[in-house]
Amino acid sequence: MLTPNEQLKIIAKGAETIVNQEELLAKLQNSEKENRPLIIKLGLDPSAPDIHLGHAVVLRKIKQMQDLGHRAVIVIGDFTGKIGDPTGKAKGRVALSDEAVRENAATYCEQIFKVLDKEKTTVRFNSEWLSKLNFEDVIRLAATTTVARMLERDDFQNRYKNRVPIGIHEFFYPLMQAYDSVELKADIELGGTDQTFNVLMGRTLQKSVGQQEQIALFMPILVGLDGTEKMSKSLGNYIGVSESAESMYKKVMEVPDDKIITYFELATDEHPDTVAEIANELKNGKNPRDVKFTLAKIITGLYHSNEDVLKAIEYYDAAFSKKAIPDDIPQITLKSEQNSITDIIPMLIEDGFVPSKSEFTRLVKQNGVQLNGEKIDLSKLNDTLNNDDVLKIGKKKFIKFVR
RNA sequence: GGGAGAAUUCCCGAGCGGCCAAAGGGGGCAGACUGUAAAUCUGUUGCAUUAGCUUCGGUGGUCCGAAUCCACCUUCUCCCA
Repeated sequence: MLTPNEQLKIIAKGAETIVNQEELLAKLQNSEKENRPLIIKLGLDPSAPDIHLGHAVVLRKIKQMQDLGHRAVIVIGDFTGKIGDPTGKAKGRVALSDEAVRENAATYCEQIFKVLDKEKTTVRFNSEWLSKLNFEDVIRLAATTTVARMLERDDFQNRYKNRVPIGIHEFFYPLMQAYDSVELKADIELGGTDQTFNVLMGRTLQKSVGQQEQIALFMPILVGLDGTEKMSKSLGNYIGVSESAESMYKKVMEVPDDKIITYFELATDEHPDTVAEIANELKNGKNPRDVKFTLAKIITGLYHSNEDVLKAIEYYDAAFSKKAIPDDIPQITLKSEQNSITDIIPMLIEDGFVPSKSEFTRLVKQNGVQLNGEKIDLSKLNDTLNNDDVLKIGKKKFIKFVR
């Protein structure tokens, strides 16, 4: 087992903030002395069913700590989720039934354990204890803080200033999350920087009931493939942990050059010293593309077998580096009355290759459609299609025709 | 409880009753370029493309004609108590 100082180094890798380092070191020393693993808490909202590398940042960090011998407790926020957060666009979110929550949680866990060590993880639902509180308990809970303190939170402050409504119940979110920490006697709570307020509230509450305060460990928000916005499903700039090796590898290659090291820090388990070395090589003029090849291989390897990674690399080389036509493209069997491209347009629309006929025409006009590697114009649309003809629509869509 | 305002195409956001399928920006898509990208430049971005057709919260109405005017409804927001 590593010394507390060595552990600290690994835990601190990529972390945005730790509140605070000395306390953490003390906890690690205690843990070693008493031979007692630390309890690492992570709260998850059951409404986001698809886990991507952005979510995985905290999960990876927990995994790293599990490898150091500590224990993770995942809190599924079923109670919190049932109330429904009015922020954002999803208005009037339907309260999930108990069954739906369990179901979601199951698929959730499946994905979580692509990263975490199952043996060293406990999954809990916070309704277990939150649903038992009565109104008096709730008032007491509320009495531990003030409106002014609530409004310190950036999110609330901005909304208040901009006159965006804040529901009273939203004030309870941090409190409920804090209560989870008390219930679990958490030693460390992980979270993205957006969780700063909530996690710190856990410290406050633990202190007020005489518990040792948890360490707050904040991981930066992983920037998405566009290099500016945070990784999120709705922005489409994400890499899902359940994606195929091919897709994952390709997407990692789309990471902007100046975010390569960030990804090494947040999306891999590489040792801090290794990352520093790579950063140094980049600085000394190593081709970022080659570094990214390494990155893509490592990240893909975290979620897929060696064999699949090798296949993905081959696929990538063929399809993108050499711009060849990939060999596993969808095939469409032509019916006898379908002779030309014009004839199959309705089918292309139906199968989602192109949203409308207008769009298709537009693409042709813009030289975005190729038949067997040659650009076609509107006059070619009525030419006869042959067996094995390959149509390329836009950059990414290929279709092979079979008679 | 009382009063005021808002709702526009994927998003934000313009829009004297005719010249509005609707400015501008963002995003998307395509082309050029490239080290995969990014950045940049160009084009494009309701459907059909000859006319034409369906859009501007909903339902009715005024008018030769409505995103633009009127009525009611729905939803959202703000202010006062």
